[in-house]
Amino acid sequence: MASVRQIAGEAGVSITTVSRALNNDPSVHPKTRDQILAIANRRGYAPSIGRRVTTQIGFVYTQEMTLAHPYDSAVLEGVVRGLEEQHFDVVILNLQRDKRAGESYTQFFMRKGVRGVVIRTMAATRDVCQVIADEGFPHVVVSERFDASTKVNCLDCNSLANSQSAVEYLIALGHRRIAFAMHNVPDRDHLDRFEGYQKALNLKGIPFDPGIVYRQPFTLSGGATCIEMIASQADRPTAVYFADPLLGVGAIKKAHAIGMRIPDDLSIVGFDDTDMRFAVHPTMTAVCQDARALGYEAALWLTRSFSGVGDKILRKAVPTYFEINESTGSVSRAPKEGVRSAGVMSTSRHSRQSRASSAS
Amino acid sequence: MASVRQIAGEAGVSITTVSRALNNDPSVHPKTRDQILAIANRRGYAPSIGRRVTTQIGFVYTQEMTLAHPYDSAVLEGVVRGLEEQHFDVVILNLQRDKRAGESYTQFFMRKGVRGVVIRTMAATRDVCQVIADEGFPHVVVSERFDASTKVNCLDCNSLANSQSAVEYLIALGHRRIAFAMHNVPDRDHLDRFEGYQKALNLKGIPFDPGIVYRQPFTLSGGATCIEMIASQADRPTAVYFADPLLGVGAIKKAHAIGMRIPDDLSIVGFDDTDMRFAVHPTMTAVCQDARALGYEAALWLTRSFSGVGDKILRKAVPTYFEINESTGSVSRAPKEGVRSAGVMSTSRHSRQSRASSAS
DNA sequence: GATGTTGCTGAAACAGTTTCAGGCGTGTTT
DNA sequence: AAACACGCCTGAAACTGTTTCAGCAACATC
Repeated sequence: MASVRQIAGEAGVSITTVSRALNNDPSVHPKTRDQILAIANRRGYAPSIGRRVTTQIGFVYTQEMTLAHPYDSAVLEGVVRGLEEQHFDVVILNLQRDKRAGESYTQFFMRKGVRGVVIRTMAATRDVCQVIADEGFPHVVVSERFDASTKVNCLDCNSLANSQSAVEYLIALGHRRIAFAMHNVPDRDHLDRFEGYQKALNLKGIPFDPGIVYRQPFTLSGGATCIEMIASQADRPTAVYFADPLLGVGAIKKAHAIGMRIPDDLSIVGFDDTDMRFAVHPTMTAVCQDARALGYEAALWLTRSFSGVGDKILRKAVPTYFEINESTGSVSRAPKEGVRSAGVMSTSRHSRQSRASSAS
Repeated sequence: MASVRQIAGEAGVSITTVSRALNNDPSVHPKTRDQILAIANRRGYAPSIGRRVTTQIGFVYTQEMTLAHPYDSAVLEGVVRGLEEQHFDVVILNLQRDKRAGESYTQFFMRKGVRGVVIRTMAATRDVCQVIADEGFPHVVVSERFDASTKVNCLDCNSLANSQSAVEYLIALGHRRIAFAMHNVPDRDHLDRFEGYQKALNLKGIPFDPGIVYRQPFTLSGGATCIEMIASQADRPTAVYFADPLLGVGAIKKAHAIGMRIPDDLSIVGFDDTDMRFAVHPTMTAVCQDARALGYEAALWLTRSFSGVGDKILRKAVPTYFEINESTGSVSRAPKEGVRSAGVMSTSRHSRQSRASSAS
């Protein structure tokens, strides 16, 4: 564990200058600063109080805090669980708000006193992860993927294969007009699902129609809007794949409200990070991913990397699985006009519950 | 801002002893330790690194981490938001796991380097809050209430009045047999709702029947179990008040599954901390409380208390409100046998959406 | 040329923690 | 009874990192 004195010795400056460089004091020369930071990262510097070493890990989010979304709270809980086993504490950091202008990420994290970070990012802030990795600060990215050429540590949660399976399943049930709904700011994970969707269509020779790809904010009302758009469409889809949990749940609710029967009038495949699929009726058929396990894994790898155990770069695939529940069924042969006129008249005929799990 | 040296001077010991006392080194004499801790709390000691003062606040939970429950994640998000405005960071602390044996709470928090704590507790760990308050460490308790005789700072989120209104509303709709469902480990907030329920019955001269008070874990399946119990009951209730969001949501889902119509066969009043009531169909009539605002308020009071502004003791009432949505309706005059035999045959007649908001 | 300004740096004084040694009382051994 | 051993408690000193203050060097200004 390098100290400011060791770094100072190696850099040929005083400990004062090292401390200043780590804390982004503007008075230190840029060249000196970069040299010191490089040494600090190379030697794995961790600030300590007296002789006590800090045991904090940052949970970093880059844009708006969205603990309102089940994904984030589940990831955070996993991180907390994984770290408390190793006697680390979690501190929540907001890059947008707290990071000073001109401050490097390493400087920011060291000023906050964290030894490593778990990063929850979005497509728009992808490059931030890249910079952090280049600086050499200990990190794991959840929720984005990076190719092998970079030094970014990430848990690769690819739902492409299962998304493809899900859409193929819909096709096997007789659906031909299958819609897709996703976030309006496409993140990597949503894009995976989109690609899986397109791939399945392609494979089965079903033409891709951009007119039934809906882009909405990932909220309940976003899902409701999708249903409204579907209901008002001339050549109405018989099935939808929602790439986000809240979209799916909001859609099912709206379908109830306007008397559209699930799955008789519309089959719905959703995506689930937690257990939202069980909160609605009918229980949602969904491509599933355990966000809690994701956070847990990320935390564990990070602590292990401190002790030098394991690989240098993390690029592990986290399995998703496709779970068949009650919101999907064979395409109905009944006239579709029934939906709008007679209200809810069907008996509640739901496909039996089964489960198809495949680790990608 | 007291330093270890000042405390050492006042206590007549060395700074070494002060540091040890604050960190619960077993070698320091209990009498000396208590004296030092008392001085530290009285003088508002905050550890600092070098000359930098720490700016961390603990989000403390006492039993199992339950970010899975929307209440907790909403409170946490509020705390984070409130603190980032004041440039404080949030660190997540688990008393059960991290606190060493024989360590006082003040010692624990100082060892962790936090200047204050927001505590999420349960009925079983109520006394912990009491002890922390007696020790004099800066704190705010959310989710429990303490009477005026104690020094505990808490945000008093009393839903009794609105719970009573809710049940009176059910009675006004013609319901006479009204059930109640709550957590099996009664927390203060659940008890408030229970008392409101009883009060309303009492006021309207409806006998209280312990046979229709259900105690379940606050999960989706807990709510489902309630519905099963209701469905199998001889003298079936026509309305229920669920004291927890997940119970209500789970109940509505189960009702759909067994063909019980909401609100035609059963009126449901739920409780909502966030926006779960909008995730289900029909939108749940509920007593509502803004958990995010709760966390936000707690955080703000804590930071203000550091600068000496405001009252010494926090005992503020956070308003709840009763929101009438679609899961409640007049008591049905149709024969109740219809539920089990004919499946879903009714048109979707839901009470119009209206909103009655009253700040308690 | 004298003076002031700016950029950068380091000694020293500050913050808290831990190691090491020692005092003191008590119990045990010789 | 004297000598020794041990546990309890304490403080000086050595360690960690940060901040204040002073100083140097280079450059600009009058």
